[in-house]
Amino acid sequence: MKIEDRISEAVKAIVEELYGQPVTDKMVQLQQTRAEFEGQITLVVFPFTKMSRKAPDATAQEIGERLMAKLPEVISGYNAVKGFLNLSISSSQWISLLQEIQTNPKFGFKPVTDESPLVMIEYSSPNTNKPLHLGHVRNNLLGWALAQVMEANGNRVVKTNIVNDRGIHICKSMLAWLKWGNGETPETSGKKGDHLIGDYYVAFDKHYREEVKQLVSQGMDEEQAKQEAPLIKEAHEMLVKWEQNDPEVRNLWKQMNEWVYAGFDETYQALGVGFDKIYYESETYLEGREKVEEGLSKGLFYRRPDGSVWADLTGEGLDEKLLLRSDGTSVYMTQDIGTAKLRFQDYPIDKMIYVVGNEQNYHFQVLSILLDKLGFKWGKDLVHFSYGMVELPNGKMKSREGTVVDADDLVAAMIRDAKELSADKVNKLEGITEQEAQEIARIVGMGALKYFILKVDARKNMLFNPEESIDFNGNTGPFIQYTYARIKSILRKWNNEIVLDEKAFETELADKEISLIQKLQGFEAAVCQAGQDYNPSCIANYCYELVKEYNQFYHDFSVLKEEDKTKQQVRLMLSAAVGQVVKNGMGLLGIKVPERM
RNA sequence: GGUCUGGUAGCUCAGUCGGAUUAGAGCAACAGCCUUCUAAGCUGUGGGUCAUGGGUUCGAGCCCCAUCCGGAUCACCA
Repeated sequence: MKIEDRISEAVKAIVEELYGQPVTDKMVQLQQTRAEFEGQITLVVFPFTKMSRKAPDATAQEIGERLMAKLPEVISGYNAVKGFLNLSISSSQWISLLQEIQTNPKFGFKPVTDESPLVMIEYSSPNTNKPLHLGHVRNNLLGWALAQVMEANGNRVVKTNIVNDRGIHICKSMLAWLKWGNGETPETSGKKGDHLIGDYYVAFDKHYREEVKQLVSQGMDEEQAKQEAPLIKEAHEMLVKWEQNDPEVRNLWKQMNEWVYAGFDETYQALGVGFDKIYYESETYLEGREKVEEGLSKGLFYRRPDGSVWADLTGEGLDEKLLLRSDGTSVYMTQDIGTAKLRFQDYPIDKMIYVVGNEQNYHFQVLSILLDKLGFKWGKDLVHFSYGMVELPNGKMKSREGTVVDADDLVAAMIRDAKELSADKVNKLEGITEQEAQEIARIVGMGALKYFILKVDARKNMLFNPEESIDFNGNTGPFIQYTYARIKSILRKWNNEIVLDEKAFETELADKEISLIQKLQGFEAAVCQAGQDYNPSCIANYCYELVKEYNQFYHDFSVLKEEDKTKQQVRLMLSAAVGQVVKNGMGLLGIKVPERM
């Protein structure tokens, strides 16, 4: 049982006994004691002063006295300052805690069993007409990290992806490829499949705008020109053919999508993310239509004279929402309903989490209500993990203005920078093969990118400066990785000399060491909070704080001398424990830690 | 305009359930520290009206109300 839990329990009993009033968990507030006071754990007694009808100081004294009598093996002393009761904890308690952290490789994680709640997490959700960009990178990293965090909190997790593989945007790429492609393939062009298709999407847009411009110069209204341009008409015709299962169009569509998927897979692999189940919109969009018709027959929705189907959400304080167009085709919302139906058939989902940008907050508010109305038990409390936009120094990313940061380019640049940086420190990497050096550069470069994105609160918009933002110094992934590599280096040298001598330990445990042990213990709380708030960033910040604190007395380490043996033992054990926790924490973020760098 | 969301150092960001005379990191600037298990590190200096004004209480960056400023959204687009 944890030290804090034992104290908390004892405090409850004591206060109830002293003042004869019930005490809730919330009233027992324990925190780490400030450095300037004696003790390690502090009880805030203000919540009890009302029932004690005494001054905060006196109340604290009273509780401290009883607490010490009740838990003599845990508490070795106490002092009261104003409304704060500072408790000194016996060294033996800290030592057993340290041992537990060090020997338990799953420290901080809750076990997952067959009875654990089933959580499905949807993330990534790319369109198949262009390669992934920085915004997708944030989505993918958050989605993956969130999946790890949920699992660490004792949930069964299914990671899923809904691929938007149909629609007018795909037809645009297909058409452009037919017109100007000359049969180009990823093999003949040497381009990644997703980039190849993306280039044709851009080509379409370019020609299309020229056409519109020409029509406008001939005196046509711009809105009309956008609809009348021959290219867009042709693309629409293609979409109709696709829906009619025209074999030629379908074959081309399949071929191009395969190229794109191969490209995506490369990017996903580089980012270190993956999925347990992938859904394709081409397979789900018809399901949604059925579900809407079903809702219509139950009177949940209504049909307008023009044939379109709507949901009236004015009762929920929202607007009316279109579900089927007047021509009977699906909209975005319909497809999400269809996907939900298939997912529910495939898995007994207890909780559904959608990792989607905050621009779609309204969409998910509506989706939640609709799914609930349609009888999905997890619909009402589905979670929209809503993350902020990534902004660039000169504004937002706009594909038309060419201010998009491409995911593959970014990854390559990060790895290259890491490689260059480590080349400057070539003396450290003696005896390392070129292959190993490349692997380290990959781990460090990706660590920098991942940490930079994940340390920011997911809900907030964040600024990304490609030239300056990603640093390898300061509060960064590489800083944490570097500390881990150093710990490993120490352990490689001294590991076989770790022995346990509890008596000797007690004499060497100073406030600094105890503070670090408490910090280590805080990992459990950080994991728990990350799961509750759906917020991986608190784990990143926890790792940084831990490493920062560790580094401060890493520098006191000196070569092992005979008379310092005990001191070294304590520090070796601390180092091992810090390394273990850092590895676990970074693992939750999808960041690898290198044995050396 | 309605709804949602954010505003903390020059810049990028932390800040746990509301807790302790002094609100923290990093970057940028300046001054130190490598004969030693990794200096991608450590130490120090300067830098703040926590957007503004009220309120709640033993106590507010955090909770409530109002105002100002930014962002998102309110499509027979996805």
